[in-house]
Amino acid sequence: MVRRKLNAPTSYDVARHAGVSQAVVSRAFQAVSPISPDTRARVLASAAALGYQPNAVARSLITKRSGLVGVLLTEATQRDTPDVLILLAQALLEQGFQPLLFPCTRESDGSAALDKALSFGVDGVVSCVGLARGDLTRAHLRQRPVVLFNRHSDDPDVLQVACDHASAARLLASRLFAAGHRRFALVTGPRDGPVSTLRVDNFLARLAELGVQGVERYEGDYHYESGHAAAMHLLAASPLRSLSPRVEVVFCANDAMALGVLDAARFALMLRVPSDVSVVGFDDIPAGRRPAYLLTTVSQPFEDMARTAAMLFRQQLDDVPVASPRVLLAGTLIERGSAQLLPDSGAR
Amino acid sequence: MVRRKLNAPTSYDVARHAGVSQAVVSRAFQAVSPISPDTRARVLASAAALGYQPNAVARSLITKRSGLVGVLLTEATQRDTPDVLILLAQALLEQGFQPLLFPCTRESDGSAALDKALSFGVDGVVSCVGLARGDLTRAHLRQRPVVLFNRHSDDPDVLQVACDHASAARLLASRLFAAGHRRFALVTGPRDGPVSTLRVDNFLARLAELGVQGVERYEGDYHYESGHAAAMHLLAASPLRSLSPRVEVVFCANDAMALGVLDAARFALMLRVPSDVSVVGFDDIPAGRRPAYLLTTVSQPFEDMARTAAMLFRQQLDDVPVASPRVLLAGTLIERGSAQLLPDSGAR
DNA sequence: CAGGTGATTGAATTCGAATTCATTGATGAT
DNA sequence: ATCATCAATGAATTCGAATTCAATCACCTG
Repeated sequence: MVRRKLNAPTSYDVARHAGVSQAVVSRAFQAVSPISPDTRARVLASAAALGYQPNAVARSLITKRSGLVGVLLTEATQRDTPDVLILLAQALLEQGFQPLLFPCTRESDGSAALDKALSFGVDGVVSCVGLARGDLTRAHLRQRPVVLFNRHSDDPDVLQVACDHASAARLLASRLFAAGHRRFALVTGPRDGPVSTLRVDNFLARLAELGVQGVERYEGDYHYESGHAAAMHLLAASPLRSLSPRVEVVFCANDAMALGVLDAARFALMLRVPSDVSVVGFDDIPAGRRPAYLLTTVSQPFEDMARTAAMLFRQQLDDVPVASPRVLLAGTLIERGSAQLLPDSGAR
Repeated sequence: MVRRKLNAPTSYDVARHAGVSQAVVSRAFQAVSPISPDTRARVLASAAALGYQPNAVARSLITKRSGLVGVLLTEATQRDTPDVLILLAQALLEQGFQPLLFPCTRESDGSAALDKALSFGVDGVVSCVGLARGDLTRAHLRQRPVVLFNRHSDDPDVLQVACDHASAARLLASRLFAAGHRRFALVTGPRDGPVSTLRVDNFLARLAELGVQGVERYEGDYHYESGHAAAMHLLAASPLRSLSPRVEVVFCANDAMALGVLDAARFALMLRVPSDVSVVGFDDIPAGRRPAYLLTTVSQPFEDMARTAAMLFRQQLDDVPVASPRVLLAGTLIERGSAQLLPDSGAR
């Protein structure tokens, strides 16, 4: 038996089968539309019999809505915070959007990815990579909302959802200072990393307010290995280094590096944590929760952030006025065993 | 100044600007097409001037090719092996496809997700969730290739790429046996988990061949906590248990549970690893690589698998005959410190 | 220089569903 | 019974790019 129709059935096929016009078939699939209940029932029955589903491509050509949302992200996002993508995807799905992925190799690929997304007819974009002002206006001209996720823009028209890295970093600094620590070291992300900068600069700023100077920095790359290397550099008892008092706290711009620092401290340098040195990270990755690490860190409220991003997107697309285009959600300080902390008594 | 044109420029706009017909604009954007070099240059210049990009939606309506590939996956995939998605996405991208995400809550949602994907006009699907035979034929009737990723189907027409879990599990069993171990315990995934079954059954089968009987099983859920619980159950020195010789090896269906077992053994039960008990996992998650764990495990060749999947997909879509529809790629046994192993001398 | 060849071009059609607009039929008011 | 009103329907058009097919033109060949 030869299967003749390789193509999916169209609305015309259903129309013929149900004895109505194509227009009626189209109407049967809309929530509100001028069609009698029993005609609709008959059409839907025919559709089911033929295995018909409206062709989303044809539909979006005329409605200018595809139900697609471009999700721009870098490998780094996916590697360091793998939860983000799946939570974003689910949140978008709940709002009725299908996430179309645009992996970017570098942070600077965002612009090209945005254009590509636009050409695919996305209804808008949620971006975990930074975008230039020009990109944003380009999207807005076509009425395509953009939501920046953990990325900042000074354009007041752009929706932004982010973890309040700044406050969390400041709090961490305060609490560590309150515990009596005075010798701090930093392991940063790559220069110009937008998130690393927020965390590091605010940590430093708060320390400066508290009168702490001379904080050593080591530039890492967000990977475990660079944390390990950083610790060997910052904590090793080199002859030169032994003149100055030893570092008491290592603040890392993310957890992966913090684990590297922890392991180097314990296994290579034979230091005890936290009695010899306190280590704190940022992100709350699963490994840090294990008894083997018990890393003190800051957890980003990704689920809230994702849901908020999807909701903002929906509202913007539906022209619902949004309360605030810029939403900062507080991170949670997770106190485990890797650092000596005291409650913050200092102001701000 | 009022911006009048909110819509993206169309091929007609470019045609007018360049003084040619719409057909010529279309041709200018195809690799091979009857058009003179300088006309093409002129058209492309106009396009650039207007910021025109071909509308992928309209294009795919007529060409029946969207450049979209549906990627079906479960939360579990994303949680346990976060690399998979980004590697798949990149591999697809290299083949010129844009990954459209279909997160499934349960393994059984695959069918619905497939239909949704088809209605979005995907060129095909790469599925990390199991699909029923009916689903697959439905896709094939529309000439939409399906590649199963780490999932099995007995349909010989379906492309499949998977890690050779079976062989790896057997090898692990052989090597552990060769080291002199005779008392084994298992921590499995949820009943009927397609991957867990492959790993567990083959591990057991090899042990049975070697004459090992009476292997205790504990059903976990792939999470760290269930590994921890499993260890407390399997390894605790209960009065009842102390009559039988102690378990020497715990084989876990994935790494997350293996880490739970490790931590429970070391921190709760005060056992030494690997001298008191050997622990092996499966997946090679980053945490297992750290000095704090040094988990012996099997690494899946995800990069190869992803690339192979994307290539098979491309070939199938282009009607290039594929060498073999079913590709099994060998996992790599990663020997770290958590298990006593010896080279396998036994056959097979 | 007529007829042929091949390369470019443009007009018209196509894809599939949504939508506009005119039409039909039924219902209600007077 | 007559006209207005409203609900339901269908014919025709639309979205934007690709493609078919016929037309045009330059360039050869004999």
